[in-house]
Amino acid sequence: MQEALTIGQLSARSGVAQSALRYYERLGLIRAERTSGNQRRYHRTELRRVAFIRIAQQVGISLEEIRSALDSLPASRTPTAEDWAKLSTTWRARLDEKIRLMSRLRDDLDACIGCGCLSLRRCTLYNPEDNLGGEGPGARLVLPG
Amino acid sequence: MQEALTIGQLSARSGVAQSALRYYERLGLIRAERTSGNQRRYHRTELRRVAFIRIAQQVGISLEEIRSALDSLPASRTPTAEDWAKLSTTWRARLDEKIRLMSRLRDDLDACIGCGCLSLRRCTLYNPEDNLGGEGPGARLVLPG
DNA sequence: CCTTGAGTTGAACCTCGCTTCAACTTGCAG
DNA sequence: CTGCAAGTTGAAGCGAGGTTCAACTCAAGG
Repeated sequence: MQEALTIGQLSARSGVAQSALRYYERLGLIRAERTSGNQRRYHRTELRRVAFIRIAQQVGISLEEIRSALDSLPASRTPTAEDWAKLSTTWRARLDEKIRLMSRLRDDLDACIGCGCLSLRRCTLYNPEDNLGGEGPGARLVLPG
Repeated sequence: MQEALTIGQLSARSGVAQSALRYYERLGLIRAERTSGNQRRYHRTELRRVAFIRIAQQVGISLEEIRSALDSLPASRTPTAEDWAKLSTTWRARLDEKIRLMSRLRDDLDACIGCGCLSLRRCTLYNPEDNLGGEGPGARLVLPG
Protein backbone atom coordinates (compact mmCIF):
# COMPACT_ATOMS: atom_id res chain seq x y z
CA MET A 1 0.00 0.00 0.00
CA GLN A 2 1.82 3.04 -1.24
CA GLU A 3 1.68 6.29 0.66
CA ALA A 4 0.80 9.00 -1.80
CA LEU A 5 -1.76 9.41 -4.54
CA THR A 6 -1.29 11.44 -7.69
CA ILE A 7 -4.06 13.79 -8.68
CA GLY A 8 -5.14 11.38 -11.37
CA GLN A 9 -5.45 8.59 -8.82
CA LEU A 10 -7.33 10.70 -6.32
CA SER A 11 -9.64 11.81 -9.08
CA ALA A 12 -10.32 8.25 -10.19
CA ARG A 13 -10.83 7.04 -6.64
CA SER A 14 -13.06 9.88 -5.56
CA GLY A 15 -14.94 10.42 -8.79
CA VAL A 16 -14.11 14.10 -8.62
CA ALA A 17 -12.54 15.83 -11.61
CA GLN A 18 -8.91 16.88 -11.34
CA SER A 19 -9.89 20.46 -12.00
CA ALA A 20 -12.33 20.30 -9.09
CA LEU A 21 -9.65 18.86 -6.81
CA ARG A 22 -7.32 21.75 -7.66
CA TYR A 23 -10.18 24.09 -7.03
CA TYR A 24 -10.84 22.52 -3.61
CA GLU A 25 -7.17 22.94 -2.79
CA ARG A 26 -7.29 26.64 -3.66
CA LEU A 27 -10.26 27.01 -1.33
CA GLY A 28 -8.36 25.20 1.42
CA LEU A 29 -10.62 22.16 1.51
CA ILE A 30 -7.90 19.62 0.83
CA ARG A 31 -4.11 19.59 0.98
CA ALA A 32 -1.29 18.08 -0.99
CA GLU A 33 2.43 17.69 -0.69
CA ARG A 34 4.63 18.31 -3.70
CA THR A 35 7.26 16.19 -5.38
CA SER A 36 10.64 17.68 -6.24
CA GLY A 37 9.10 18.33 -9.66
CA ASN A 38 6.16 20.24 -8.18
CA GLN A 39 3.53 17.61 -8.72
CA ARG A 40 0.84 17.06 -6.12
CA ARG A 41 0.96 14.01 -3.92
CA TYR A 42 -2.06 13.33 -1.76
CA HIS A 43 -2.06 11.52 1.52
CA ARG A 44 -4.62 8.76 1.56
CA THR A 45 -6.58 10.52 4.26
CA GLU A 46 -7.49 13.15 1.69
CA LEU A 47 -9.83 10.55 0.27
CA ARG A 48 -11.88 10.91 3.41
CA ARG A 49 -11.97 14.62 3.06
CA VAL A 50 -13.10 14.47 -0.53
CA ALA A 51 -15.79 11.98 0.39
CA PHE A 52 -16.95 14.23 3.17
CA ILE A 53 -17.02 17.21 0.84
CA ARG A 54 -19.19 15.47 -1.72
CA ILE A 55 -21.56 14.16 0.90
CA ALA A 56 -21.96 17.57 2.45
CA GLN A 57 -22.48 19.15 -0.94
CA GLN A 58 -25.28 16.75 -1.66
CA VAL A 59 -27.03 17.97 1.41
CA GLY A 60 -26.82 21.48 0.04
CA ILE A 61 -23.99 22.88 2.11
CA SER A 62 -21.65 25.42 0.52
CA LEU A 63 -17.96 24.77 0.07
CA GLU A 64 -17.18 27.65 2.38
CA GLU A 65 -19.18 26.04 5.19
CA ILE A 66 -17.57 22.72 4.47
CA ARG A 67 -14.17 24.33 4.67
CA SER A 68 -14.79 25.75 8.10
CA ALA A 69 -16.08 22.37 9.27
CA LEU A 70 -12.97 20.63 8.00
CA ASP A 71 -10.85 23.25 9.69
CA SER A 72 -11.97 21.74 12.97
CA LEU A 73 -9.95 18.63 12.21
CA PRO A 74 -6.43 18.58 13.67
CA ALA A 75 -3.86 19.75 11.15
CA SER A 76 -0.86 18.53 13.13
CA ARG A 77 -1.71 14.84 13.04
CA THR A 78 -3.70 12.46 10.89
CA PRO A 79 -7.33 12.73 12.04
CA THR A 80 -8.42 9.68 13.98
CA ALA A 81 -11.72 7.89 13.72
CA GLU A 82 -12.81 9.88 16.76
CA ASP A 83 -11.96 13.17 15.11
CA TRP A 84 -14.14 12.21 12.20
CA ALA A 85 -16.84 10.90 14.47
CA LYS A 86 -17.04 14.22 16.28
CA LEU A 87 -17.34 16.10 13.02
CA SER A 88 -19.83 13.65 11.63
CA THR A 89 -21.99 13.83 14.71
CA THR A 90 -22.29 17.56 14.28
CA TRP A 91 -23.28 17.02 10.70
CA ARG A 92 -25.72 14.35 11.56
CA ALA A 93 -27.58 17.06 13.37
CA ARG A 94 -27.60 19.13 10.21
CA LEU A 95 -28.91 16.22 8.24
CA ASP A 96 -31.60 15.62 10.82
CA GLU A 97 -32.59 19.25 10.59
CA LYS A 98 -32.70 19.17 6.79
CA ILE A 99 -34.77 16.02 6.84
CA ARG A 100 -37.11 17.47 9.41
CA LEU A 101 -37.58 20.60 7.33
CA MET A 102 -38.18 18.66 4.19
CA SER A 103 -40.64 16.31 5.83
CA ARG A 104 -42.50 19.26 7.16
CA LEU A 105 -42.56 20.81 3.72
CA ARG A 106 -44.04 17.62 2.37
CA ASP A 107 -46.66 17.38 5.09
CA ASP A 108 -47.56 21.03 4.67
CA LEU A 109 -47.91 20.46 0.97
CA ASP A 110 -50.21 17.55 1.68
CA ALA A 111 -52.25 19.65 4.05
CA CYS A 112 -52.51 22.36 1.44
CA ILE A 113 -53.70 19.88 -1.14
CA GLY A 114 -56.40 18.82 1.25
CA CYS A 115 -57.58 22.32 1.99
CA GLY A 116 -57.07 23.64 -1.53
CA CYS A 117 -55.00 26.48 -0.23
CA LEU A 118 -51.53 27.68 -1.23
CA SER A 119 -53.26 31.02 -1.31
CA LEU A 120 -54.99 31.11 2.07
CA ARG A 121 -53.91 33.22 4.95
CA ARG A 122 -52.43 31.38 7.89
CA CYS A 123 -51.30 28.52 5.66
CA THR A 124 -48.17 27.00 7.17
CA LEU A 125 -46.46 26.91 3.80
CA TYR A 126 -46.74 30.63 3.50
CA ASN A 127 -45.86 31.18 7.05
CA PRO A 128 -43.86 28.27 8.42
CA GLU A 129 -43.05 29.76 11.80
CA ASP A 130 -46.22 31.76 12.33
CA ASN A 131 -44.31 35.00 12.04
CA LEU A 132 -46.82 36.95 10.04
CA GLY A 133 -45.59 40.36 11.06
CA GLY A 134 -47.89 43.31 11.38
CA GLU A 135 -47.50 45.26 8.16
CA GLY A 136 -50.96 44.99 6.74
CA PRO A 137 -53.22 42.03 6.10
CA GLY A 138 -52.36 38.81 4.38
CA ALA A 139 -49.66 36.24 4.82
CA ARG A 140 -46.07 36.45 3.74
CA LEU A 141 -43.65 33.84 2.58
CA VAL A 142 -41.08 33.45 5.29
CA LEU A 143 -38.48 30.96 4.25
CA PRO A 144 -35.18 30.24 5.93
CA GLY A 145 -32.22 31.47 3.97
CA MET B 1 -60.64 42.09 -2.06
CA GLN B 2 -59.16 43.83 -5.07
CA GLU B 3 -58.25 41.85 -8.14
CA ALA B 4 -54.71 42.75 -9.09
CA LEU B 5 -51.44 43.12 -7.22
CA THR B 6 -48.64 45.48 -8.15
CA ILE B 7 -45.13 44.10 -8.25
CA GLY B 8 -44.41 45.83 -4.96
CA GLN B 9 -47.37 44.14 -3.33
CA LEU B 10 -46.53 40.74 -4.72
CA SER B 11 -42.97 41.17 -3.55
CA ALA B 12 -44.06 42.14 -0.04
CA ARG B 13 -46.56 39.31 0.15
CA SER B 14 -44.30 36.64 -1.22
CA GLY B 15 -41.04 37.78 0.32
CA VAL B 16 -39.42 37.60 -3.10
CA ALA B 17 -37.49 40.59 -4.44
CA GLN B 18 -39.02 42.52 -7.30
CA SER B 19 -35.96 41.84 -9.40
CA ALA B 20 -36.44 38.13 -8.82
CA LEU B 21 -40.10 38.37 -9.79
CA ARG B 22 -39.19 40.05 -13.07
CA TYR B 23 -36.57 37.38 -13.56
CA TYR B 24 -39.15 34.64 -12.99
CA GLU B 25 -41.39 36.30 -15.53
CA ARG B 26 -38.62 36.32 -18.11
CA LEU B 27 -38.15 32.62 -17.51
CA GLY B 28 -41.87 32.04 -17.91
CA LEU B 29 -42.51 30.99 -14.33
CA ILE B 30 -45.13 33.61 -13.58
CA ARG B 31 -47.31 35.92 -15.63
CA ALA B 32 -48.64 39.44 -15.36
CA GLU B 33 -51.09 41.65 -17.15
CA ARG B 34 -50.17 45.21 -17.94
CA THR B 35 -51.93 48.47 -17.19
CA SER B 36 -52.37 51.05 -19.93
CA GLY B 37 -49.19 52.56 -18.55
CA ASN B 38 -47.28 49.27 -18.96
CA GLN B 39 -47.07 48.40 -15.30
CA ARG B 40 -47.40 44.81 -14.20
CA ARG B 41 -50.55 43.70 -12.48
CA TYR B 42 -50.57 40.25 -10.97
CA HIS B 43 -53.56 38.05 -10.51
CA ARG B 44 -53.81 36.80 -6.96
CA THR B 45 -53.26 33.24 -8.10
CA GLU B 46 -49.69 34.21 -8.94
CA LEU B 47 -49.09 34.18 -5.20
CA ARG B 48 -49.61 30.44 -5.33
CA ARG B 49 -47.13 30.12 -8.11
CA VAL B 50 -44.51 32.12 -6.31
CA ALA B 51 -45.03 30.09 -3.15
CA PHE B 52 -44.70 26.91 -5.14
CA ILE B 53 -41.53 28.15 -6.78
CA ARG B 54 -39.84 28.96 -3.49
CA ILE B 55 -40.86 25.68 -1.94
CA ALA B 56 -39.54 23.75 -4.90
CA GLN B 57 -36.31 25.71 -4.86
CA GLN B 58 -35.78 24.83 -1.24
CA VAL B 59 -35.91 21.22 -2.18
CA GLY B 60 -33.14 21.84 -4.68
CA ILE B 61 -35.08 21.87 -7.92
CA SER B 62 -33.94 24.16 -10.72
CA LEU B 63 -36.09 26.97 -12.05
CA GLU B 64 -36.16 25.25 -15.42
CA GLU B 65 -37.67 22.13 -13.91
CA ILE B 66 -40.12 24.22 -11.95
CA ARG B 67 -41.12 26.02 -15.12
CA SER B 68 -41.94 22.82 -16.93
CA ALA B 69 -43.95 21.63 -13.93
CA LEU B 70 -45.93 24.85 -13.84
CA ASP B 71 -46.51 24.55 -17.57
CA SER B 72 -48.71 21.60 -16.77
CA LEU B 73 -51.24 23.92 -15.16
CA PRO B 74 -54.03 25.11 -17.45
CA ALA B 75 -53.26 28.49 -18.94
CA SER B 76 -56.75 29.10 -20.22
CA ARG B 77 -58.46 29.15 -16.82
CA THR B 78 -57.54 29.82 -13.23
CA PRO B 79 -56.06 26.60 -11.86
CA THR B 80 -58.43 24.86 -9.50
CA ALA B 81 -57.54 23.15 -6.26
CA GLU B 82 -57.55 19.89 -8.21
CA ASP B 83 -55.07 21.22 -10.73
CA TRP B 84 -52.74 22.12 -7.92
CA ALA B 85 -53.37 18.86 -6.15
CA LYS B 86 -52.32 16.92 -9.24
CA LEU B 87 -49.13 18.92 -9.50
CA SER B 88 -48.45 18.66 -5.81
CA THR B 89 -48.93 14.93 -5.79
CA THR B 90 -46.23 14.56 -8.41
CA TRP B 91 -43.96 16.69 -6.32
CA ARG B 92 -44.76 14.86 -3.17
CA ALA B 93 -43.09 11.92 -4.82
CA ARG B 94 -40.02 14.02 -5.46
CA LEU B 95 -39.97 15.14 -1.86
CA ASP B 96 -40.31 11.57 -0.69
CA GLU B 97 -37.40 10.57 -2.88
CA LYS B 98 -35.25 13.42 -1.62
CA ILE B 99 -36.08 12.58 1.96
CA ARG B 100 -35.34 8.94 1.36
CA LEU B 101 -31.97 9.79 -0.14
CA MET B 102 -31.07 12.13 2.65
CA SER B 103 -32.13 9.68 5.34
CA ARG B 104 -29.96 7.07 3.73
CA LEU B 105 -27.07 9.49 3.67
CA ARG B 106 -27.55 10.09 7.36
CA ASP B 107 -27.75 6.42 8.20
CA ASP B 108 -24.69 5.68 6.11
CA LEU B 109 -22.86 8.45 7.89
CA ASP B 110 -23.84 6.90 11.20
CA ALA B 111 -22.64 3.52 10.04
CA CYS B 112 -19.35 5.00 8.95
CA ILE B 113 -18.89 6.67 12.31
CA GLY B 114 -19.43 3.31 13.94
CA CYS B 115 -16.87 1.54 11.78
CA GLY B 116 -14.42 4.43 11.60
CA CYS B 117 -14.39 4.28 7.85
CA LEU B 118 -14.98 7.00 5.27
CA SER B 119 -11.83 5.54 3.82
CA LEU B 120 -12.67 1.86 3.69
CA ARG B 121 -13.49 -0.01 0.55
CA ARG B 122 -17.06 -1.17 0.17
CA CYS B 123 -18.32 1.64 2.36
CA THR B 124 -21.81 2.57 1.24
CA LEU B 125 -20.94 6.24 1.39
CA TYR B 126 -18.24 5.77 -1.14
CA ASN B 127 -20.36 3.55 -3.19
CA PRO B 128 -24.04 4.20 -2.54
CA GLU B 129 -25.41 1.90 -5.23
CA ASP B 130 -22.72 -0.77 -5.15
CA ASN B 131 -21.58 0.18 -8.63
CA LEU B 132 -17.86 -0.12 -8.08
CA GLY B 133 -16.92 -0.69 -11.68
CA GLY B 134 -13.97 -2.77 -12.66
CA GLU B 135 -11.18 -0.33 -13.35
CA GLY B 136 -8.64 -1.28 -10.73
CA PRO B 137 -8.87 -1.77 -7.00
CA GLY B 138 -10.44 0.56 -4.48
CA ALA B 139 -13.78 2.24 -4.20
CA ARG B 140 -15.05 5.21 -6.14
CA LEU B 141 -17.42 7.92 -5.19
CA VAL B 142 -20.49 7.39 -7.26
CA LEU B 143 -22.97 10.10 -6.53
CA PRO B 144 -26.19 10.85 -8.37
CA GLY B 145 -26.04 14.04 -10.36
C1' DC C 1 -49.30 71.40 -12.01
C1' DC C 2 -45.75 69.66 -9.11
C1' DT C 3 -43.69 66.28 -6.43
C1' DT C 4 -42.67 61.91 -4.90
C1' DG C 5 -42.74 57.14 -4.68
C1' DA C 6 -43.46 53.14 -7.43
C1' DG C 7 -42.66 50.98 -11.69
C1' DT C 8 -40.27 50.25 -16.46
C1' DT C 9 -36.24 48.65 -19.44
C1' DG C 10 -31.80 46.64 -20.96
C1' DA C 11 -27.30 45.96 -19.85
C1' DA C 12 -23.84 45.10 -16.77
C1' DC C 13 -22.33 42.90 -12.82
C1' DC C 14 -22.12 39.34 -9.02
C1' DT C 15 -21.25 34.71 -6.49
C1' DC C 16 -20.78 29.84 -6.71
C1' DG C 17 -18.82 25.85 -8.40
C1' DC C 18 -16.59 24.46 -11.59
C1' DT C 19 -14.41 23.46 -16.70
C1' DT C 20 -11.50 24.63 -20.50
C1' DC C 21 -7.46 26.30 -22.57
C1' DA C 22 -2.75 27.33 -23.78
C1' DA C 23 1.66 26.79 -22.93
C1' DC C 24 4.48 24.69 -20.70
C1' DT C 25 7.28 20.62 -17.36
C1' DT C 26 7.63 15.81 -15.23
C1' DG C 27 7.74 11.01 -14.91
C1' DC C 28 8.36 6.78 -16.73
C1' DA C 29 8.54 2.91 -20.31
C1' DG C 30 11.02 1.22 -24.08
C1' DC D 1 17.59 9.34 -25.16
C1' DT D 2 13.08 9.51 -27.13
C1' DG D 3 8.34 9.83 -26.77
C1' DC D 4 4.19 10.30 -24.68
C1' DA D 5 0.96 10.40 -20.94
C1' DA D 6 0.28 12.90 -16.86
C1' DG D 7 0.96 16.97 -14.39
C1' DT D 8 1.62 22.30 -13.78
C1' DT D 9 -0.09 27.30 -13.98
C1' DG D 10 -3.03 31.44 -14.58
C1' DA D 11 -6.63 33.28 -17.02
C1' DA D 12 -10.82 32.99 -19.19
C1' DG D 13 -15.38 31.09 -19.72
C1' DC D 14 -19.82 29.05 -18.24
C1' DG D 15 -24.62 28.37 -16.29
C1' DA D 16 -27.59 29.25 -12.58
C1' DG D 17 -29.88 32.58 -10.09
C1' DG D 18 -30.17 36.55 -9.34
C1' DT D 19 -28.90 42.13 -8.08
C1' DT D 20 -27.68 46.76 -9.39
C1' DC D 21 -27.78 50.72 -12.21
C1' DA D 22 -29.09 54.52 -15.22
C1' DA D 23 -32.41 56.66 -17.34
C1' DC D 24 -36.44 56.97 -17.89
C1' DT D 25 -42.39 56.86 -17.18
C1' DC D 26 -46.58 56.32 -14.29
C1' DA D 27 -49.81 57.10 -10.49
C1' DA D 28 -51.64 59.57 -6.90
C1' DG D 29 -51.84 63.31 -3.28
C1' DG D 30 -51.78 68.27 -2.28
